Amino acid sequence: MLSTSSTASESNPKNFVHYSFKRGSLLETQFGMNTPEITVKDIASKLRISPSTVSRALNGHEDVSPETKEKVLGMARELNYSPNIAARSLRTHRTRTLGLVVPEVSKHFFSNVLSGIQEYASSLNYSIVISQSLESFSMEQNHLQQLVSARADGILISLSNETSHGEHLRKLLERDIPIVMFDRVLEDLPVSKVVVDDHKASFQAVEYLIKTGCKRIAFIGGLSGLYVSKEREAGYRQALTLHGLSIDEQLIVHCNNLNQSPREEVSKLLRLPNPPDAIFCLNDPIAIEAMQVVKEFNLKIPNDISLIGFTNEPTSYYIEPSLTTVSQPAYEMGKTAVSLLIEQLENPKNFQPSTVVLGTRFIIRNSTR
Amino acid sequence: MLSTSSTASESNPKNFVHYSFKRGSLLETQFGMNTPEITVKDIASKLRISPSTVSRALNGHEDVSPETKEKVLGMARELNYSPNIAARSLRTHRTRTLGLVVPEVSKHFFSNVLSGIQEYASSLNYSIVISQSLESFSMEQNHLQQLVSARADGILISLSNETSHGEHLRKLLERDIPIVMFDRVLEDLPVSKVVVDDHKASFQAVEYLIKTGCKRIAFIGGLSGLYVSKEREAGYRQALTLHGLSIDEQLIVHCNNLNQSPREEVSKLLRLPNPPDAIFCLNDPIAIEAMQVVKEFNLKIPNDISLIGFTNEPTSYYIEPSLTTVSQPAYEMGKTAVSLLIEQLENPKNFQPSTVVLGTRFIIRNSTR
DNA sequence: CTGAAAGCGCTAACAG
DNA sequence: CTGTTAGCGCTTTCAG
Repeated sequence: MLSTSSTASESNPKNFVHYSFKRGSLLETQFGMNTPEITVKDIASKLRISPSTVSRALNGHEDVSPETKEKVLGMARELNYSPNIAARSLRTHRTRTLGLVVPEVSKHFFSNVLSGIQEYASSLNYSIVISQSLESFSMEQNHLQQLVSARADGILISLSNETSHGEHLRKLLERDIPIVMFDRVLEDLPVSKVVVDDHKASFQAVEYLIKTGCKRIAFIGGLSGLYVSKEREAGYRQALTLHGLSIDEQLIVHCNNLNQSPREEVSKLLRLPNPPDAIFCLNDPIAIEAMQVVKEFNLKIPNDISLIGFTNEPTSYYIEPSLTTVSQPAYEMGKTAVSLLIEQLENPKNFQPSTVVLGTRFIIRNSTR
Repeated sequence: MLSTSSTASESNPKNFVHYSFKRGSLLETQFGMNTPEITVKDIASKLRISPSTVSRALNGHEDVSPETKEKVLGMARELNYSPNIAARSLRTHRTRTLGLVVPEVSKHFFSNVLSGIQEYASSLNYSIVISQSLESFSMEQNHLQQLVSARADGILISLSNETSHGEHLRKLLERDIPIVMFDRVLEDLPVSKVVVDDHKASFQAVEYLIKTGCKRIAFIGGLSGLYVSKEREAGYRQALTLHGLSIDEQLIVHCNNLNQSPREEVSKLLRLPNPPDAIFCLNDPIAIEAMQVVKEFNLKIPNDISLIGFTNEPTSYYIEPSLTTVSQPAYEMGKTAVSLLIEQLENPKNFQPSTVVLGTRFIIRNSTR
C-alpha cells in the first residue's frame, strides 16, 4: 500500500538512522544553535536608537520622523526581520487569527466557502485556523475550546448536523469572542449571520415541480434541529399548501446523519404503495444518491420521477441526467461572513448583529420535466 | 444580489446605528471592561501555591504530587481556564501551528488533502493555518513569509503551477523551519516529500490505451516546470516507446495555467489532419473539459477517441461516459505529509529527509475502449 | 520626535 | 516535590 524510499540515502528512514543530511543549519539545530531571530532590539542597536522608536516606525505611527522611519524600514528589510506575532499578541491581546469551524472541508460547498474566507482574510492580513466538526457536536465543542485557547480574535462557524442548541457558543459570547455563523445557523443567537433564503428558494423549487405536473412530491431533509433543514421543509410545505396539494407525512423523511446514507430512505419511498413522482432533496449529495437508487429501481428520470437538489455542486452539472438544483453562492458567503466578522472586530463600538441574506439561483436541468 | 436585513432591529446595520444589542458583555466591551482572562497566577493564588507548580501540574510534569495536581486541574476546570498560547510560544519558541500552502482549497483533491492534514494534526493538538497561492508564485512567496512571521513550527506545501524553483523554500530551510512537500514537489530540495508514483501510474494508463488498440495517443500536461507534469509526461513517453509507437510532438501539449482552459488545446488536437484516437490528461478537470470539447466535435467516446484523467474526482464517476482515471489517495497524502512533519518537529535529532510514495489505483470506466 | 521602563502570561533553571 | 526569579519580544505609557 505504502512504499517508502529515501532520497538522501539508501537506508530506510523508518529506522531513524542517525546520519545527518548535509544541510548547513541542521548541524546547528542538533546543537541548539539556531539562527537567532531578529528582534526590534537588534534593529534598534544597529541603528543606535531605542526599541520603542523601532516599534513605532514599524507600525506606522505618526510621531516618528521620516528619516528614522526610512532607516528602520531599510534595516528591517536588510536583516530580514519579521515580527514575533506571539510577543505582539501577548501585549495587544489580539492575534489577527480567525477560527473557522465547518462540518467537513472536503465537501465542495464548504471548501468554496473556505476559499472565500481565506482570500478575503489574507487580503486584510488575518490568518485562518481551520477545524472540522465532522458533524459531531462534541468535536465542535472541543475545537471551539481549542480556538479560544489559541486566542482567536473571532470565530466563523457553520454548525454540525448534531448541533441543536447554542450553549457552547453562548459561552464564547460571554467571553466577548465575536462569532459569525453562516449557512447552518441558529436563529436565537445574537450574532451576525450569512444565509440564503432557504425558505423562498425551496418554495420556488417545489412550485416548479408542481407546475410541471408533479402531484406526489417527497422531501428528504436532514436532522430536524438544523435551521436549513427546517427552512427548506417549510418552503416545501408552503408550496404544497398554496397549490392545494395535501401534505402526506409519509413523503417527508429525514436522514439523521450525513454519514448514514439516504439510500434506505429513498428505497422506502419508492416502495410505498403510492410512491412519489418527485423528490426534493436537502442537498445535491443526497439528490445524487437518490438518483442512483431511482435508476436501480428502473424508473426513468424525469418521466417517472423528478429530482431536485440544493447547492449546485459540479457533479450535478455533469451527472446523467443533469440535476435541477438551487445554486448557493458559497464563495461569496465565505467572503461576506469574514467581512462581517472583521468589521465587528475593528469596530466593536457600533456593532449590532445583522443577518445578510444572499441570493440563490434556481437552475433547471434535465432531472425535472 | 445581496439583501441585508437586521435581526436585532429594523434599522439598517450598514448605517452603524449606535444602539447596542442587549448582551451583558457587550456593554462591558464598550467600556473596556472585558471579562478578565484567567491565568496560572489566578489558579496559584486561589490554591495558595506558586505559579510554577500550577504550570507543571497543567503540563503533566512528573515532579508534582498527585494531590496538588488534582487540585490544580480541578481549579482550572472550575475557573474555565485556558492557557494563553501566545505567552507559551513566546517562552517555548514553539507555536504548535503548522502552515499549509496549497494552490486552491476549493479543488477537490486539495480539500481532501486538507481534510487528512487537519484531522491528524488536531488529534495531536496542532493547529493548521491555511493559505492559497492561487497558482501564483508571488502569492506563494508572500504567504510563506506570513507563515514565518506567525512562527509556524513547520510548513506543508504543494507548489503553485508557476513555481519552477525552490529558492523561497531554501530561505525557510536556512531559518530551520521544517518543510514537507506533497504532490507538487521539487526534486532537489532536502525535505521530506509525499508523492504518488506518477511515472508508473501514467505508464500504466497509457499502456492500457495501447492495449485497447489506440495508436495516436495525445498528452495534455501542465506547466513544464512542474514535477508531476514532467513525471506523467515521462511515463507517457516511455509507454509509447516501449510499445514501439513513435512519439509525435504535435500530440504533446501543455496548458500553461489552470485558469487558461485546455479547451483550445483540445480543439487544436482534434483539428489536426491526423487527429489522436486517445488523450491522456494531466488531471480530471482537464479530462472533463476535454470530454465536453470532444462531444462538441460529435465524436463518440470511447469509439472514436478514448479519454483518461488523473486524480479520481467525484465527477469523473458520475459524468457520461464515466471517466477512466488514476485514483490518488488525497486524504492519506495529507495525513502522511503532516505525520512526517510532526515527526521531524518532535524528533529533530534523527531527522533525515525521506520521500514516501503512496500507491495509486487505475480505475477503468467507460471513457476507454 | 525619542528613550526608559514596565509588563503581557508563561515556563524553566536553580535552589531549596 | 515546590517556590523564586528571570525573561521570551513586543508595545505602551510616561517623561523628556
